[in-house]
Amino acid sequence: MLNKEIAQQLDKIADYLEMEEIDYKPFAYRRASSSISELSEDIEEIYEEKGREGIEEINGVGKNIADKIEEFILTGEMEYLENLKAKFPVDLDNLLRVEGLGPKSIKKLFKELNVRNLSDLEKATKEGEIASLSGFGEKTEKNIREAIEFLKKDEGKWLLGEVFSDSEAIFSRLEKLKETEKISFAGSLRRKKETVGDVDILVSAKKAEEIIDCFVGYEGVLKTLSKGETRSSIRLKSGFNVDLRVVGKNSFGSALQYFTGSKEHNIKLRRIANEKGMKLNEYGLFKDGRRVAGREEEKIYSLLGLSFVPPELREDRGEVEAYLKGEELELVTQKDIKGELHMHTTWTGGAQTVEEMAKRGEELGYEYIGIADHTEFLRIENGLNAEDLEKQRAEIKEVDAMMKIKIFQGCEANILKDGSLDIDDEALEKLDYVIAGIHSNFKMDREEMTARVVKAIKHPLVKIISHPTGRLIKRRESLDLDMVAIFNEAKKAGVVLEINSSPHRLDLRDTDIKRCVEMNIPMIINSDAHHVDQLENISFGIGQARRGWAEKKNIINSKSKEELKKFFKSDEN
DNA sequence: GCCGTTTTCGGCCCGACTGTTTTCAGTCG
Repeated sequence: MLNKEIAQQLDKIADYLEMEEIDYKPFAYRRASSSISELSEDIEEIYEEKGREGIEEINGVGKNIADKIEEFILTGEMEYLENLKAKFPVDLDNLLRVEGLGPKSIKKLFKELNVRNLSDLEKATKEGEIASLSGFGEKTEKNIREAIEFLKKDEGKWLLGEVFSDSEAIFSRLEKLKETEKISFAGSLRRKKETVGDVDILVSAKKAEEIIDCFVGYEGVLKTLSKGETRSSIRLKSGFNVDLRVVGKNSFGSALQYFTGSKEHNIKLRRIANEKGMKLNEYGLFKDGRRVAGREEEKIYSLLGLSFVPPELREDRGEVEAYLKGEELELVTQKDIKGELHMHTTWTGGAQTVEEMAKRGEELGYEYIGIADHTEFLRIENGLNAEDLEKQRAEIKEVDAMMKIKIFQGCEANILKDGSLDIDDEALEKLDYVIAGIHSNFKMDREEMTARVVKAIKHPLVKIISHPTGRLIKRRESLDLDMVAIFNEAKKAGVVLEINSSPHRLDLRDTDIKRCVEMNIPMIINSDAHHVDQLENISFGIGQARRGWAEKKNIINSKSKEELKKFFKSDEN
């Protein structure tokens, strides 16, 4: 499957062309890139079956881009891109990750100061060279310095969404082998942490050899870092590492417990084992030198006096103490989710129609979905005004009548700088519900920013606040908000806070969710899908909710559509 | 570079914001 790689290459071409200050071509390359990454078919198969014609049928791909795609399929390279790279030998990928830096600035920094990569850039900020460039100044230099610091903090960490597809592919390859008895993810991926350093997979088998051969033979491998008798590490073309460990079935449970972590959680467990005169390690739980548990994780926990602690809780945030007391949380699961209320369609930034989203919703077994497209302020996303919403309502009504699934109409209104919404109440009153979220002016001081969100919470028509902290993992810090004040106001107003499932957002954060659970503030898990496939991102949000100790009762989209309608009509706020 | 009931050339989603300027370029979504 070369779709992803080809899309990346085309995106890179667009980046370089933007540096060249060429108009419109970058747009064409990006459009082609995006329709290729949204293709469900394998582009190589299209090429094999239909040849060049098949490639040119792809939306946004004409003769020239088709040439480059064909070249890439045949040779693994695009000469055009290689030439562009040679002309501007800069680490564009990483430099573009610096918030506030775009292609034009990068070009200027390269030409004037010979900045080629992040460390050059950092040096230039420290020596004050940037402030003296025309068009740049003190503040820009300071912003760049801070943006680099921010990037560095998360170095080497990967988003769940970034590691997902390769990890699943490797997992299912290994799972199919006849030698594989049991298999599981371990480490931070199993704990559903928002970013992971690498991916850990654990297999139980009598013989490890075939399993390890299969592992290092995965098509996405860039380099085999190590390959031994019971373990192996690989680096993937996508950039992250995967570790595999193979153990006997008598140690599978203890190895899984050990390799799942977290370190802090495990230290506490081992301490408890010691207190009980036992010893816990990756090979088992031992008493008087005899293995008393190891095959099943559950048995280890139960012999230590705890009920089974779900992996998402294992962060030493009080779970050991709670489970020692016999507490057993019924964390929210996929099955509990009856629908969701934040998705976009072709009306604004989405890739699919109302009907297509509804169909996928049905396939996912949902009772209902809610369409929440952007409103007026977001011009780039073609934000809807009152009249557009009327037209959309007619379409939703029509599709709703056709289908089993219930389709609600909401919107995602923008919270403007002063805390007001970007669309009149009159238009909002006609909707089933209103989501409000921040999409602009991310830099305000804490007092102002908090007042801004609080004002939106108090708006009588607002039911849900989307992605409340506004952060983009690894890219943008959270808004400077007094979260306690937000929680208090949300509770008072009966406003629901969103757990946004986009792997880039995962917002609320796990610690915020835990706080909401403690304060009994209702939350909703939404995908914020802009494409039918992204509806399945909800699993990331569920993982996040579980990390925050959320149970079914804390999550409003575990409610039936009737209960939800009541909630829409309630005027607590 | 792509596209097409304004169709084979001329238009391409565009307004707000920031930091730099003194009227605007670059970035963001």
